[in-house]
Amino acid sequence: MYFNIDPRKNTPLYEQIIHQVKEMCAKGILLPNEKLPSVRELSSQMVINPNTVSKAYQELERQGVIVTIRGRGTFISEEFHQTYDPRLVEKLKQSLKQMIIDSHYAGISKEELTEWIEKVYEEMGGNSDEN
Amino acid sequence: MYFNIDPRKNTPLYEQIIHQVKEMCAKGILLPNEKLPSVRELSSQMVINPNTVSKAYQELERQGVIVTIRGRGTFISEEFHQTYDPRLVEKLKQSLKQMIIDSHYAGISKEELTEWIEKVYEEMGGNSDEN
DNA sequence: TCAAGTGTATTATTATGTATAGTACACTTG
DNA sequence: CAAGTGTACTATACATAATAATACACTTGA
Repeated sequence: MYFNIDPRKNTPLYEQIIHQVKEMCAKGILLPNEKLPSVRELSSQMVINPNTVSKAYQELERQGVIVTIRGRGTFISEEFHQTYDPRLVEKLKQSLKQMIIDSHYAGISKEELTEWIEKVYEEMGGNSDEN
Repeated sequence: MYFNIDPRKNTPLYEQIIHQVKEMCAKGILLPNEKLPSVRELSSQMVINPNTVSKAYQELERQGVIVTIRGRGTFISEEFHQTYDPRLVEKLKQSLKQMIIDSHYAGISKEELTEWIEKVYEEMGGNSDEN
């Protein structure tokens, strides 16, 4: 279980945890029903506050990525859980648009961007419904 | 000059202004040497603090998108200004990866995502160096 | 010349989100 | 029953965002 968080980044620690868990699930590094480190264990590993880890886990459970069982621990959900939220979709569209524009200003061509996307999907493999 | 900002969004107001200006430039809605609303004018239009607009303009100038002239006003830069910053590129890659994963969890297929991207580039037209 | 309109700088204040600290509770396992 | 789970709660510290109120330097045009 290799988490890599950076307090210097502008993105909050709890969001970094959320992102990494979802990424590892999407890539098949974390498998369904697999146990995650406990709140206290992960917090001491990362040298951050347990409350921060707890906040991340609670949001991950809200999104259906993980399942927590009192007294036992937290586990990756048995099945991949998609959420069709129109507002979320709209947010994603906006983020994508902004990212393309920023890339444009950074001198990144459409072709380069497309390559990046291909690589990400390759890393995710065919894991469309295996977690 | 139609700006559309939303105080309820989690993204800061000054960032929303930055995004919109860059988007309008990329789409050719704002043209080189075109004058932007003054700090006081835009702030009263948006019913926000002049300092917030000023902050956005200063960042836009730092990025080379606009040029400000004391006593005259702020204008869109004469030439399109790309900045090759390796750190920025890395940030964009990370953002893209995260956005793809979030899209995956939102039930958006690779094909849909590709369509979105195509649309954004269509809206930007062939404006690779016309601002 | 001078009033009005530019961007800019400064200081203070408020609100919000993030993270930490410490404690306590309910539950499960061995 | 002890140890390990997640959870809840209050308090505190800190950084950022936004506002408020002034003041300054500059340009333009009447």
